[in-house]
Amino acid sequence: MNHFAKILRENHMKVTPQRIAIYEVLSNTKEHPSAEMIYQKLSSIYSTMSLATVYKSLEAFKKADLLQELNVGEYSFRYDATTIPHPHIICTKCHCVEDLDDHLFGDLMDKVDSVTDYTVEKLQLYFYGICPRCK
Amino acid sequence: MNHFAKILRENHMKVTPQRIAIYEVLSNTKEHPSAEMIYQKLSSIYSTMSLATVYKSLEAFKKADLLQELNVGEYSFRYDATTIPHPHIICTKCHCVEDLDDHLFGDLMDKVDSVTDYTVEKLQLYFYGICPRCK
DNA sequence: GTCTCTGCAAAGTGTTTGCATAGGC
DNA sequence: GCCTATGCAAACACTTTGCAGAGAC
Repeated sequence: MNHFAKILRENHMKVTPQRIAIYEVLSNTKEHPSAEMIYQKLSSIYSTMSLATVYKSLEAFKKADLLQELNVGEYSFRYDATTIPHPHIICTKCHCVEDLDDHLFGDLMDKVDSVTDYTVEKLQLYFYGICPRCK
Repeated sequence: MNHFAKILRENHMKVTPQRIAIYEVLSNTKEHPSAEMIYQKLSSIYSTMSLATVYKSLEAFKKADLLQELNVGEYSFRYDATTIPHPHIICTKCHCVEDLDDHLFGDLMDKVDSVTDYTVEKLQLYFYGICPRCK
């Protein structure tokens, strides 16, 4: 993707095949993969891909604001190529992570900003339940 | 606390000095400590206290619904003796974690429940910003 | 006396780091 | 050619597990 390469270059970061592959996996899935999941997908195609490179690339992308990191309550982080904050719902049985429509929650950040003495920068909303497939 | 001992016994769990001490630390603080922080506080008083015991006790308390586990985006978990879901705000500079009043967000769970095919069980709301002390 | 809990050490899991080589620009 | 990225291995941080002895009931 051109946009992706452009942002990397603007941040003085090199456009490598590994980074392109990692970003492509992330932006072509809705499953909010962990670093390990991305690595598993790529290592079958890309036999020399290393897990350290996945971590280093994800870290670089985070700094360049190309992804957001999610803490859904597992031991590991998950990643989302959509950088706009939006709520997620997590199945407590199969541990799948899905996006929720944002419009229900519109002004929560402003609300919190006006009620506290914090300068609110971002938010994370996580809902937990049983997904339709696990019922 | 009597309530605490009663719940442990109802779950066929033994009431030990270590568990009492851990629960007391947790219920007398607002700082939402990690296992390590609890251990640090107790090891100065209780020279034989082990970190494994802290972890095992927290796990037991979680099962007995005596605490909730928070994943604020750090590598480690934090714990809260208040088991009713309520929003938290985290300072991105000093990493302190504070409670937010719940009434602003009243019916979010019902909203999500009616919009999705999930059976929604719980939620976690995390806000991030700069706290008044760090400004 | 039974059965769970403690505390130590070792293992496990997810992530980060150091460094020599490869490769983008 | 310069300078960052890769990939390996080793280190690291947090958490879990196994097991023998201690302690709650």
